[in-house]
Amino acid sequence: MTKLLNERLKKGELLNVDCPSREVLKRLTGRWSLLVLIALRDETLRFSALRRRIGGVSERMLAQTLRYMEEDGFISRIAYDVVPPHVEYHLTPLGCEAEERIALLADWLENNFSRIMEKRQASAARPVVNKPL
Amino acid sequence: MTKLLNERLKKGELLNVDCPSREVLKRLTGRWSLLVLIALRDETLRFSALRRRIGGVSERMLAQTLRYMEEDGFISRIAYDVVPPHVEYHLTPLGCEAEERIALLADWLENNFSRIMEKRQASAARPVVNKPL
DNA sequence: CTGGATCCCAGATGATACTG
DNA sequence: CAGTATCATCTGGGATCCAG
Repeated sequence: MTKLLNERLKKGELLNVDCPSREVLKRLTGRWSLLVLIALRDETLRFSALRRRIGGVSERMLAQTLRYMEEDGFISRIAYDVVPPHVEYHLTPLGCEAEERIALLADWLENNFSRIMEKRQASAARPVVNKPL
Repeated sequence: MTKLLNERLKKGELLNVDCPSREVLKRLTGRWSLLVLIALRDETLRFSALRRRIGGVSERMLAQTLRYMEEDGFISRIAYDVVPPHVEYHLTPLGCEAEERIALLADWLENNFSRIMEKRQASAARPVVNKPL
């Protein structure tokens, strides 16, 4: 009963303008955050390795993304005090849980990519829906 | 065997710079696309109803998002030829499948929101990690 | 009512150079 | 190596006006 009620309430929260979850969602589904989660799936990586792994990300963006994700508790950062610097990143339990959900979406997307592209090309074929009397 | 191999291959695709799925993912996880999917979960809505449902979205963004999502085959648009105009939107089977994955992520997020916020505030408390000799 | 067209700004992102 | 700082750019997104 209470659970059902909660689900009803929760369902609408994200649709609410001032739902605080929106901001977190934004960080979670940001262009690079998604890829960081996937890249770190059961793996610990250093900054540069992570950067090589995630094609196209700049140093700046990766650093910023990692900072945000650490702030939110999705990843853990370990800096060894040596020279040259050695820093490792890995998913926290929270990050793992998030990654599972992200992975479901990502896997589905890659498996159904062709369906989407077919649809899109079909749409492109008939750019305007002119209704000639 | 082949399946395992495929999973290996697929796992890396999104991490590849020129993976075409990235663009679709971008549309799928865009600020408003997510909310449109959730709002249309087992429901058919008109433009203005949808707009009221999704707090904070502008006409422009909603229209644009809906166009993209129809292009990709996630939603279906039915325009009745009457005046004033009457247009309805609902999820396609493809859209439903996507929505399921999105919903999993969204529900998890709302359920674990407090965990994240605690972490974030803890991080804010110690802005810089100065290591005093 | 359902958008399209335009203008404009803030924030996201990239490129490059620099530092401990 | 692992970033930060700076500057330039590009894009998302809001506001507004207009039309079928």
